[in-house]
Amino acid sequence: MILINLDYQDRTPIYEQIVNTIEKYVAVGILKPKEQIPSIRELATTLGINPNTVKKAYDILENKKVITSFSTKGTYISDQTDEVLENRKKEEMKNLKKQIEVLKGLGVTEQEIIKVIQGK
Amino acid sequence: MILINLDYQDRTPIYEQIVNTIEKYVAVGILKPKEQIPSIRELATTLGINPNTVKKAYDILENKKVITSFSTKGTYISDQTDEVLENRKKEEMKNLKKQIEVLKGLGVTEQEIIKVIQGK
DNA sequence: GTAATTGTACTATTACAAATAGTACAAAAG
DNA sequence: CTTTTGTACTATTTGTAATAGTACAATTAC
Repeated sequence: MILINLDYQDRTPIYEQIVNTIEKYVAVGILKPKEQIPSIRELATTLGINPNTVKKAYDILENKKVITSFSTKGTYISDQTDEVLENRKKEEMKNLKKQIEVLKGLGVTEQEIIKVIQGK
Repeated sequence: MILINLDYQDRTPIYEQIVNTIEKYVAVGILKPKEQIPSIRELATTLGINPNTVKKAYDILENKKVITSFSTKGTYISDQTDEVLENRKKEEMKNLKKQIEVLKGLGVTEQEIIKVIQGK
């Protein structure tokens, strides 16, 4: 059972929230290579949304090579997820750098930023 | 002359991009207290957008006390912008925290993140 | 064999927010 | 008197997300 929390307050589209969640689970290892994930219809029912929305999310994930779908068999996490992980990390590191530039531009010191990272 | 770059690829609404840009300029000091900024119609023309969109942005900025509008006189940066700067920092710190959560979710260690902050 | 489940592929429709278009008014400046 | 300012509406357009509904072929389960 996958746990996906949808936030309807968030501006991020539902299909994208699904993509992000599954990508994250793969990254962390909650979802492992070759593992089966819910069918389009099943996940749609679970989340109380339309199957087409799940389909859209799965299409994107398949395009990113995070998952692979076999007609009549179901949908599975890809064999090889390492590259996916790396690309994702690189993307998010870029975002971090941008955010740090913004903060430094506002006069925030490295010390303060590091405190946040250490959760203090 | 204010320089505002609109990114139509960005999912962020135009009116929000305007809000963010002006807030940032105030925070950094590019726009100073009591300084006049373009009229709604003028900025709309400059940016090639509808005046109503600028009006919406100005309404939000006025609500945040970043600017003050005087009918027939024009629109000005507020007298007191210190609070604005503080609020802005808090917002950006929140964004940083979010981004760090994302990275930790991807299995990135604090060490790696700190390296980025120190520009290594 | 038959029913159910799977991914896939459409079209049509609804819903919502952003953005535009247009008009109008009162007040102040030139 | 004309222009410019902020303000305040309504109506319309546009784009995208999401839903609704139907259909097909292949496979699985019984």
